[in-house]
Amino acid sequence: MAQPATAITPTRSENYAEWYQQVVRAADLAENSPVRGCMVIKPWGYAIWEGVQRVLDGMFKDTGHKNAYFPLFIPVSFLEKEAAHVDGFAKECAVVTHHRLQAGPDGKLVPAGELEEPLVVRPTSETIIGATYAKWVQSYRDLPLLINQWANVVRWEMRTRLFLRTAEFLWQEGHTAHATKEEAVEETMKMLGVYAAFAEGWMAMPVIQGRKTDGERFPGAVDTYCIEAMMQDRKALQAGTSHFLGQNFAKASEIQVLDAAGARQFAWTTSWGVSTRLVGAMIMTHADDDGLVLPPRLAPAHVVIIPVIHKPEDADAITKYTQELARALKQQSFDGRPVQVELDTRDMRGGDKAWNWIKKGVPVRVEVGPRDMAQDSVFMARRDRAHKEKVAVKREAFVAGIAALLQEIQDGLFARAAALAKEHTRRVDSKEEFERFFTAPKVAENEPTPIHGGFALAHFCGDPAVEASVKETLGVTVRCIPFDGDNEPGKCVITGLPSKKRVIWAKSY
RNA sequence: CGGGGCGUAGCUCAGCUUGGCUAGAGCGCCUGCUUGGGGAGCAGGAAGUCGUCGGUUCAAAUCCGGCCGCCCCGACCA
Repeated sequence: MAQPATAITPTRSENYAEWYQQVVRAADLAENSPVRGCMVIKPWGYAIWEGVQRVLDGMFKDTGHKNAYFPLFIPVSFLEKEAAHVDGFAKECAVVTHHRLQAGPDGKLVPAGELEEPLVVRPTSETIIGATYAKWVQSYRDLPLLINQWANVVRWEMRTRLFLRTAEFLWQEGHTAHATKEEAVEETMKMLGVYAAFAEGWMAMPVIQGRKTDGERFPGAVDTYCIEAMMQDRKALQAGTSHFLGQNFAKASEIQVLDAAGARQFAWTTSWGVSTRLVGAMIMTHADDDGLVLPPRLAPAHVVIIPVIHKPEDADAITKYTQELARALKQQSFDGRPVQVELDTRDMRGGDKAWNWIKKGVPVRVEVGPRDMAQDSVFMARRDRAHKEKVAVKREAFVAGIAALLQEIQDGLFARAAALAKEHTRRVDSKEEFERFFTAPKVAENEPTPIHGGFALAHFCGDPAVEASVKETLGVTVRCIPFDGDNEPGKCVITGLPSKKRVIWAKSY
């Protein structure tokens, strides 16, 4: 049967949203579950998440944090303690009201044993961790408390998309308590920096660090900081957040210590998190019309070896040759770990196998047949280049150069993503230009909206009502007030009122 | 929660308007042969209580009603 020109249909330019779903499916990352809004993360997708966990966990430990675990269930009364927090999360909480099932009249199971106080399935853990911290600290000498937990959380979303927004998702949430405001602010910034380093260094995803506007701030936080990345459809994706919570939660949960002078003081707290959404971010940053493209530092497999065996009499020799190749590659190290090798001996046609791994995004693919073996070489293709572009490489040189090659691919992916972001980030100084920038070309009613827009660097007066109205009319919000960039004052692109600094406007996920 | 659409084989769907043989196709799956540096060809095969409950009828995938579920567009969101 004739195959389409690309492994994924539709392509990014034809229908970006549908393309995304097809990539997730083709790479076998995840699928929808019997439970509405929840996903099943399949082994290949989970392996990517494990890579994220491995690296970040190491970074958290290096910055002095310890892991712990807090309950999935949170008493409703805990959530009520912080007013802004309630407003932010109440409408998307799953609530547990019963603790038992019993047979109903028609044989079906019905809830019984109503709880005196309903429990919510954690949408985030500030309140329950705050209540625990209150017991743990008495003296300023007990601070700082630097804890992280890897967990699942539930936010009852109406519309979901695999990895990007699901009712249940996996994440880590760091929760720290400090004796002084300065220390807590420093922690908030430090962890934002960790996220930025991870996003850029491992995911090969350029990010902008900045502060959220009042309208976009985490419910209950004093300040929310974030890393924002541009996806290939030029929409922004918030890839990580770090919150300076001030004393809001300390007051709500009574996290108090005696200071050196013997006076009672509320602690200063922070929280910070990234989620399985990062997998979606990685897809939308690097994947192409043939499927997933993995940055080597997070790829579950770096190299896949596909033996090409046509005649049975070649089988033994090629099997031995590829096994030996796999062993030699595994002895090489990349990024401080052994090179991860997949030897694909499945009983499948060669073409099917090759496309299988292309769609899964493995950085380097080698085919080894009798001809290669005879020349003591391998036939190599890299995922960041066209799939037809294959070259014969001497085996020894290939093995010796694998780490450098993987690093080159890693760097190339970052450069490509950075170039895209740069190309579609522009200064906008008039309302007309602003509207033009964010208005999609007209298409027929059932057609998907063409890719357009990007990041607009424009002045903003800071009025939340203005931001809300822009969101209403154009679907555009302030993604962040970036740390970088010049500080020349100007006039708000919408109202003309004075503005201290340009902010980043964009459509977002 | 508002507006629209859809539930038929593992997947994508046709059939329904105008009720009637044993409910179909493509892909996938299994077997065999032919192929063989790219997602193959031929032949054969397995696989569906037509979402569910009820109604109309001699007869329901098809008509009517309730329920359940899913998708898309809004509102909300990491």
